[in-house]
Amino acid sequence: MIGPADIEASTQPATDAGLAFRRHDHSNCCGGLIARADELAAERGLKLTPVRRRALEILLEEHRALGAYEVLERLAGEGFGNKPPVAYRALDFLVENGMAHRIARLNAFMACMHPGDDHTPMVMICRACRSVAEAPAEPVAAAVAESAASAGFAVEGTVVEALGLCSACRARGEV
Amino acid sequence: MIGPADIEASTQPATDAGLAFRRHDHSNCCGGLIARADELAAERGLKLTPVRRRALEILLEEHRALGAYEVLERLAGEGFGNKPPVAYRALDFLVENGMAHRIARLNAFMACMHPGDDHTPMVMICRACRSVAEAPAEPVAAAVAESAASAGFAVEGTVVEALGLCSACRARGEV
DNA sequence: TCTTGACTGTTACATTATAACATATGATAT
DNA sequence: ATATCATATGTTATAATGTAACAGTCAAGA
Repeated sequence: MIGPADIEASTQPATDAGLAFRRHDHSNCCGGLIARADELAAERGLKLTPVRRRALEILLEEHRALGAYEVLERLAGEGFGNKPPVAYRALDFLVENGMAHRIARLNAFMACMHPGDDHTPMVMICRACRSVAEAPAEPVAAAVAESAASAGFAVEGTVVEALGLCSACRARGEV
Repeated sequence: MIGPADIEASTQPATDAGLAFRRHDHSNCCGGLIARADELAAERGLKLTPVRRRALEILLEEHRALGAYEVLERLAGEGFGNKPPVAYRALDFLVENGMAHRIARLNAFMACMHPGDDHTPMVMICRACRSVAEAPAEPVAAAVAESAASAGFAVEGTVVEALGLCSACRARGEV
């Protein structure tokens, strides 16, 4: 379900609008993912309340990793609370339920592009344009599990983040 | 060079002294790693100055992940500066030169147990005892590189952290 | 000797995160 | 209907983590 076009699209920063959304219909992708989140919530008996839903929409609209305080600022501007716990709680809910990811290296959050598929995410962080994209990580997760197993360690979750240059920045001649 | 004993040893929290160092001679392992750091510095023309050296010793003595402010507190207690940049600069130096690792998930630092071997580290973080251990990560790094390559992403560094239960805690019946 | 560059230290501040408690809301049992 | 309870939201206050910018120090080379 995750093809090269998805990856390409999500490696683009939202600010570079001309290029960023050339390869997908953004409002569709957002709507689809919100709909998917609703489904998941229904299936699992979770409450995708207004703040939580709006926080997810904000992440989807930006299509990049946002700090908790950036999300908070927008939520506050829309009539929700303007204190840190408001954002952190909504984001924690989304992360716990696989609708968003926390990028440890950036202390930031991004929407998950395929929620529900139980996946250990791997994210790629471009040092030039700061964009963040998910990549398939099943082989990575397997390798992590195997290495951990030989140390007797039981893996319950992983943080896998690659730092480097995205294809767009390389094409643009970044070094 | 990295055997099960190394991993076992480093999964033990330093506070649990009775068990923690049963399987290795701690002062030897520290001394050896400091000596190795000196070698590396000499080879590469780096300056392992007193603060830097002491910061590394502190990480080695504790044998666990320490926050920058914990390291700072000790440095300050020994006559070095007591302002955050003192610790951050020493730690950054150690990380940049492969003598220590930054644990993104914990915002903490630990000594590298095999500096000089050019490795992409993978660390295992026990949620029960909070101990942190390194594990061999070549297969993981390969999987990350491959996944990234198919998205056209050039990997320059990775963050690979497994969260779960260490062998000691499992043996102790933790759930 | 004198400059230069790297290192150390400081001030001051920015950013990220959480504990604890008050208020509101919705589901459930009576 | 309404009392109750769990969950969610909002606030105050503060903790924890991290950095920019500049001043002083010191050793190595011109």
